[in-house]
Order: sequence, then structure tokens, then C-alpha cells
Amino acid sequence: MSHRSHATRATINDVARAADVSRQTVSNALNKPHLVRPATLERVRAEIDRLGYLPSQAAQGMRSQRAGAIGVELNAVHRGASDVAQPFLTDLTVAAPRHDVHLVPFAHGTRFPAVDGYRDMVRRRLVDAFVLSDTHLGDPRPEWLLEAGIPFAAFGRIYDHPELGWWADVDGAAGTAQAVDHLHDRGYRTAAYLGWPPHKDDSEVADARREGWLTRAGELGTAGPELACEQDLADATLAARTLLDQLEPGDAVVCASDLIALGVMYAAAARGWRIGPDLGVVGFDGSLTASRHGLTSLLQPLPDIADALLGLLTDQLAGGADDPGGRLLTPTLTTGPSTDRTTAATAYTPLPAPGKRR
Amino acid sequence: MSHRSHATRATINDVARAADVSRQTVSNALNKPHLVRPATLERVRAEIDRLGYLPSQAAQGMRSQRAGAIGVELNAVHRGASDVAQPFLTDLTVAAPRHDVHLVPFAHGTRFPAVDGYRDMVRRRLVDAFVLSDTHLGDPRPEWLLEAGIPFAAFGRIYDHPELGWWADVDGAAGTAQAVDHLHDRGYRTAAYLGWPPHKDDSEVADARREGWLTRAGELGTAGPELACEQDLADATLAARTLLDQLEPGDAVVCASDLIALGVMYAAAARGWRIGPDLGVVGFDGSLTASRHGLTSLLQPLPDIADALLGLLTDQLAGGADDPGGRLLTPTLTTGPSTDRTTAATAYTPLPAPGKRR
DNA sequence: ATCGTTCATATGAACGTTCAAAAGGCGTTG
DNA sequence: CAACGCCTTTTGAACGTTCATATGAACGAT
Repeated sequence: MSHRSHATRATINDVARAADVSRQTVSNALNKPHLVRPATLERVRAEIDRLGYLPSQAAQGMRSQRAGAIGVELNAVHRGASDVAQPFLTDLTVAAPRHDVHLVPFAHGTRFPAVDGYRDMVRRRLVDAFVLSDTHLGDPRPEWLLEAGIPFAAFGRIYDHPELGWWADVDGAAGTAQAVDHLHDRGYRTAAYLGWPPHKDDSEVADARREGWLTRAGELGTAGPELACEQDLADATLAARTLLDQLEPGDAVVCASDLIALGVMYAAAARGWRIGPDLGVVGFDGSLTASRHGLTSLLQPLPDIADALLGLLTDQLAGGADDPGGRLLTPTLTTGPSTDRTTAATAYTPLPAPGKRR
Repeated sequence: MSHRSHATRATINDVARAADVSRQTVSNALNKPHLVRPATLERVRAEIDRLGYLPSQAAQGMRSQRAGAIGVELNAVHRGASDVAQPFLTDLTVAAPRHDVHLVPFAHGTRFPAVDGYRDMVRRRLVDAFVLSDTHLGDPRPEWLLEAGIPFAAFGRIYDHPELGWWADVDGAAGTAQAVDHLHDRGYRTAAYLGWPPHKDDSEVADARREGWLTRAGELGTAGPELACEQDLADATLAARTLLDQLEPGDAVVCASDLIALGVMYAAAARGWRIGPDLGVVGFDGSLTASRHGLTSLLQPLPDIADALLGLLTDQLAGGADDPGGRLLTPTLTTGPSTDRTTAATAYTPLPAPGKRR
């Protein structure tokens, strides 16, 4: 007997009947308790608990003309390529109940962000608004959503519409500045930088992270050489090899991402340098990659960003709220062995050939 | 002027009025076109297109007493810890439209899977059913869902209810057997195994992967030594060091996961062995870790699993379907430099100290 | 006693959809 | 030509909720 009998869920009428009141009184007990006489309120609440009643989302949505949901596009092409996409989605999910919404992820199979997907989600009244990620210069989505009058909020700047403040982002400059301070505190001589090349479509992220390093290291007088590479382990390792040619043990490298930092670790290990004692390395993102490899990194404030974005959306949906301007949130430095000068590299960092040093 | 006018979405009545028919005819045009006279059908369809009408999910859900949604728990504790969680969610999202459902992710903040979250999702009629991941021995969820009559399907076996077939999983044994074949084809002398220790709660996954290696390597006469370690880079690297003591250049290692394989690569590099030419390494999961490090791995058939699970759910929701029994899906071997005997290790695999060998 | 006030609770209506059933048109048949 | 059947289209009802409004009871003031 594999078929299961569906326990029929309680409705507001079931509660009303059980508590011997009208459905409106039950509704009031939940939404406007001050209108209900205390004795009645208690009785109704008891029945609500007993029957395990929760209002139907569909019926509420019907009445309010709101889906109570936020759409989030999962890029089927990138898949897991970004180290932060997954934790960010989790943080959005955790934050959602605080804003009385739930999330509806959707994906497009093609390479290009199909505005069609967004359109149909709204037409089916599946969602009221969207959270955008990976916005870039020439991104058609903000333009289109704006035109269609659909609220949205972006993780990252809205490049083609700098006048819009419906976004939240990581303060990259503040992050790398922290990294430079930390390396200085730990006694590393200079802080080199391995970043991204000036990109066509979203150079601001790259610029900000580099800027924080350059400014702070300039102030402290610890600025080392810099170099750029793609967000790719092989390319980062190659670039790091070149960068390390200009460094000596006792120096450090600030990186634009954890993946790049991993490349630096590899290049350093190949050279026989111990990560930490001989070379300080700081990554960016606070990703799984960082924690796995004992990397000091800048943990993105994803829970705060998620909360801020949902707040922006509910404000827009509520109607009146004026554009509050974008929010820059500061990442948190998490320290690992990669900037520990006293402890030798742990077992799981790439090791040089045995007997070669020390 | 930041406030936007909400373009009011078309309803079935708008279409009916425009096409000069009744709402039911519009409904029929969409759901039972054979009941509508061709000329009328064409006229209605034209108006549907012109107005961009799509039925309201809430209203349909109301009528059908179905949410049309599947709940997926995102574990806020694991966060991005699993290499497959993110791609799996993406694959579920991609597969969802094929089954006429959408997904609703939800999370619990606490460490233990709170059955309460599942319960409330159903009571609010937000979802009709659930996809479970990370099922394990003693998992309270299957028991509870079964009792409550809520359909579910699990990625991974349902350990406490082996009689239930509402699951799909990766065929671990078939995977590692492929790995052994591949290593044999490539001319590696023996295939050692670095797996997981017999675990308290979900030993079947570990057993299956080991079994596939043991059986096939036994048949081919290439079985090397084996060892176990936790799913942790440091532990894997340490264990690999011990395992490599029993191997020689020309041997290979099959690993229970990509992370463990990475540990093997580190241990081998520390020893001055070139990955590929000196030591073959095969991981499991086909994760981002694998592709980043040029690792030959067994790509989990996540799109197929996602599709199978949603199929199981829609069958259950449709009512009659008998338990079809669990499905084991075969992973695909993806080759990388880590099992290429001719090409030297690429730049991004950990390198030994320069000048040390070759 | 009659009237307004206030508080507590109840009823009607509507949101958008689809099932069930009714109704209208038209050709065939007894 | 009335009765029947078929094809197409329309109407009524219901899903569960909440807003707007109505009803009723209690009470103080005239």
C-alpha cells in the first residue's frame, strides 16, 4: 500500500466552526487581535493551535493581488562557478521569512539572460519582484524591469543606471584596506596585489578592490608590485609566478579573490616558500576555497546583503518608499594560517618537495 | 520620480472581453482546445498573445487545491560545504518547468533538520511535496512526512525505510568501476583506493564506491592498497601521504570524492611526483574542484537525478502511481590531466620545488 | 422609554480560475 | 414537425482569504 491519504489541511472556516465564531473573527484574531474580545481571542487561538491552521498563501495572494514571492535567477550556465552564489542564495532564503516573502528560483537554459523568463514569472503572478545578481554593463534586465514597472534590487551596482539606488554591494575597497592593515600588523614587509584586469563590463568591482589596497598600502608605505590575471586557477598560478619574481620571503600578496589566492599559494609552494612564515596571502570572498586551504580572506557580508536587498524590495512593494541609495557593506577579515608568520604551513597547504627546506 | 506604476496584468476576463467570448471559452482554448471551434480558437489565441495573458498561479492553485510547488530545504549550516548542492539545486530548477512545478527553497537556522519547517510549508499550502537531500540513518524527515501523508522524493537512499522506492541516487559502484577501467586503459599498474571510513549514518554511499573499486580491480588484477579518511582536505592529505608510502610511480589512486583526490594531489606533489605521468588520480563528483585542478572525475548525473525526483513527485501527486522503486543513475567519467600519462602536470596543479626533478 | 455611541461579531463581495451543468444552434430522424 | 443528439458556448458555483459594510448588544444621556 504505497498510496497515502492526504490529510486535509484546516481552513479558516474549520477554525471558525470549531470556535463557534465567524470566519472574519478568526481573520481578525490573526491580523487585528485588538478588535477581538479577549475571551473570544483566547478561544479562537486555542482552536487555531489545535487544528494547526495557517492561512493559505494562494488565497491570501489572491485577495491581496500579491504573490508574496521574490524571483531569483539561477544561472544554469555558470552553475557552481561562483564561490558566493550558493551561500548567497542560502542567506536570501534565511532572510526571506523576516520579510514575509519566500523565494522562487528560476533558470534559463541559454547563455544569455532571457528577459522572457522574468516576464513570464510576473505574468503568472508567481513573484512580485526580483533579486538580480551578476549585473554588468549592458545588462538588459534593469532597463527592462524598470520599463515594465517591476521592482527589483541588485547584488552589485546597476551599471547602466547609476542614478538608481536599488542595490547593495560589498565594499571592496574597505576589504582590501583591511587586508593591508592586517598584513602590516602581522609584520609583512610589503603587500603586493594580484587582481583582475580592467574588464569590459564590470570594472567597478575590480577597481574598488585594487583601490583599497593601493590607497592603504600607500599610506602605510607597504605597497608592493601589482599584476592582473583572469578568475582562473591556471592563469592565477602563472601570474603569481611572475609576481613572486619581484618579491622576497617576508612579503605578502593581497588577492582579488580566493581562487587567485590559491594560485599564489601554488606558485609560492612551487618555489619552496612556506605560506604564512615566508609569504602572507590574503584572499577575498571568504569562500569554501579559503576555509579549506587555511586562507586568510575577506568574508563577504552576504547575510546583510540579502537582508538589505529584501528590505529594498519590500519597501518598493509597499509603495511609497523613496530610493534610499545603494548600500555598501563591509566584509569581515577571517584569519587563517596563510598570514600566520609563526606557524609553519599546515599539512593541507601544498608542500614543497620534502627535505628541500628548513 | 522613483516610484513606478504597476502595469496591471491581464486576467482571463480581459481576454474574454477582448475576444468577445466567455471566460470559460478562454479557459478551454488553453486547456481543452479541441472543445473550441477553430475560428473562435484562433481569435482567442490572438488576444491571449496580444495581451500577454498567462493564468494566475494563485488562482489556479486555489481551484485545484495544489500549490504547484516543491519544497527544497537549504541547509543553512552546511552552507556551501557540499560540492554538489549548488549544481543540484540549479538542475532541479531547470527541470521544474518540465514537470509544471516551481521550487520553493526554505531553510532552518538550527543545526537539526526541523520537521516544523516542512510542516508549516504544507500548512500554508506553499508546496505540495518535498525533495530531500542528505538523508541519513535516523533522519526524522521521511518518517514524519510519511505519517503526515506528504509526498517526497529523496536524493539518496531512504535508510530507515528501505521498502520505499521514492528515491534516486548515483550508482557509486558503477562509477568507481569506470575509474578502475579507465586507469587500466591508461596503463597505470595498480589502482589504490582512498575512501571514507565506515560511517555511522550513511555508510551505503561509502560502501558502494569502495565496492565498485574492489570488485573491478579484483577482476583486472590491479587492486592496490586502500585507506580511509574524513571528507576534509587536511585529513585527506595526511592519509594520502601514508597511502603513497605503499605506492610507486606508475600507480594510481581512486578517491571517494574530489576533495580527497585533491589531498592526494597535494601529497603526491609534496613527494615530487608529477600528477598524471607519475601518479594517476581519479576523483568523484565532477565538482568545480575537479575541473579547476584538472582532475579526472566521475560527474554525477545531477540533471537526470533532478528530473527523476520531480517525476516521482508528480506521479505521487497525480495519485495512482505505484512505488516504482529507487533509481540508480550512472555517473560519467570526465578525463583531465590527472590521468594523462604523457603530458606533464599543468601549471595549476601543485608543483614540486623547481629544478628538483625531470 | 428613546436615541445615539461604542464595541464586538457577522455577512456580502471580490480576487482569477476551472468543473459541472445548462443553454443555444443545427442537422438528422421517426 | 417534434423529438433527439451533437457541437459549441455560457452561466453558476466553489476554492480561502480579507475589505467594506451591516447587524446586534450594551450603555449612558436625554
